[in-house]
Amino acid sequence: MQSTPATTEERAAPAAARVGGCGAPPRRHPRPDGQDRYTISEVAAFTGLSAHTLRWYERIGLMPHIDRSHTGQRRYSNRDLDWLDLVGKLRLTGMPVADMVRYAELVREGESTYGERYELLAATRRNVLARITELQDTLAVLDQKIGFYADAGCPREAGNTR
Amino acid sequence: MQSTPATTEERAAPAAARVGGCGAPPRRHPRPDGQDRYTISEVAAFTGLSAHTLRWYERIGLMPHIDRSHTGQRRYSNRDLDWLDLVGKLRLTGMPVADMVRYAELVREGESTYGERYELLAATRRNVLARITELQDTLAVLDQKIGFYADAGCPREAGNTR
DNA sequence: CGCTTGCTTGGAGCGCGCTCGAAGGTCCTA
DNA sequence: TAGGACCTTCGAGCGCGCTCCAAGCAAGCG
Repeated sequence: MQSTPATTEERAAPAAARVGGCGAPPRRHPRPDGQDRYTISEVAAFTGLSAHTLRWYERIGLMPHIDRSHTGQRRYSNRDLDWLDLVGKLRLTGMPVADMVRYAELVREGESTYGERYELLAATRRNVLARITELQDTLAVLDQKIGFYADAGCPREAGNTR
Repeated sequence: MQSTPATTEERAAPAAARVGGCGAPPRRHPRPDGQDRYTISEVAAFTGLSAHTLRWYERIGLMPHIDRSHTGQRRYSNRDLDWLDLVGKLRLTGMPVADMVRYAELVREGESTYGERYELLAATRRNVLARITELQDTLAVLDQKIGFYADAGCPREAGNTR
C-alpha cells in the first residue's frame, strides 16, 4: 500500500488492454475503445436505469467524473458502463447507496485504500451470504404452505396460520 | 374449493391441537393456549417489531382482528404470533406490504380463495428463487474483486473497474 | 428560419415502510 | 389514593431511492 498518484485505475487503461484481464466481466455489445462515448440515453437504454437516475448518481458522488462533449453533454465510456454494472450488482445485494458512495470515494482516493475497500467488500459478502440463507429459509416455509394449498387440504388439524 | 363459512382458520383452533400439525413452525417460548394473551409490548419484544409498527400493520389490514381486553387493550394470541412470523418471512423476500395485505384478505375470505393464495405464494416462490440466483451471481463478482484486493495486485492489466 | 429532439441544470415531489408525537385512558404497586 | 408505566387513537413526519418538472441551450432537418 505505498501511496501512488492515484486516479490511474478509474481513468486511463491504454485502449485495447481492456478485455479479459484479471477478471473483466463479459459484456453485451460495447463499442471498441475510441468510439466508446455513449450519450446518457444510450446508457439509460443499456443499463435500464433512467437518465434521471444516472444524473442523480453523479450528483451524489456515486460515479467517477464523466467526460463531456465540447457542448457539455455527458459522454460515458465502457469503463463507466463497467462501473454501473458493479453498482447494479451491489444494489441487488441491498447495499445502501451511501455505502456505495463510500466505496466510490475509496476508489477515487487510489491504491492506498485497498485495505478499506477489501473490508467493505468482505462485509458485503457476509451480508449477501446471510441474505441467501434467509431466503432459503423462507423458501422452505413457502414450500410448506404451497404444498398445503397444492393438495388443498390436510383437513383435520386446522391449526396452521395460512 | 367449496365455499365454507370461512373465518375458521384464523380464529378458533380448539386449544392444544395447535402444535405440530401440518407443518406448524417450531416456535420460541409461547405460553400454553388459554394464557396466550400477550400485550403489544410483549409482542414487540418477541418479534423485534415496534408497537407502532404492530398497530400500523393492523390499520392497513395486514393483521387479522386482534382480541381486546375488557378495557380495549390488544391481546395477541399464539396464532397472531404465527401470522407475524409468516409476515416477517414474506417481508424478507421483499414482497411489498400491499401484496401481503392482499394475502391477508384472502385468508379472511376463507377456503374459497385457496386457489388464489396458491398462485400468490407460487409467484412469491419464483421471485425468491430469482433473488437467490441474483445474489449468487453477485457473490461471484464480489469474490473476484475480493480476491483482487486480497493479493493486493494483479499489477499489469489495470483495466478492471474496482 | 422555424421546428423537433435531446441534452443541460437545480430543485421539488413521491411512494414505501415505517416512526414519532400529542393527548388522554388504564393498570399496577405502595 | 398517588404515581408511574403502559396502553389507546389519529395524524404528521421521515429517510431512502428515485422521479419529475421547468427553463433553457444545441444540433439536425425541411
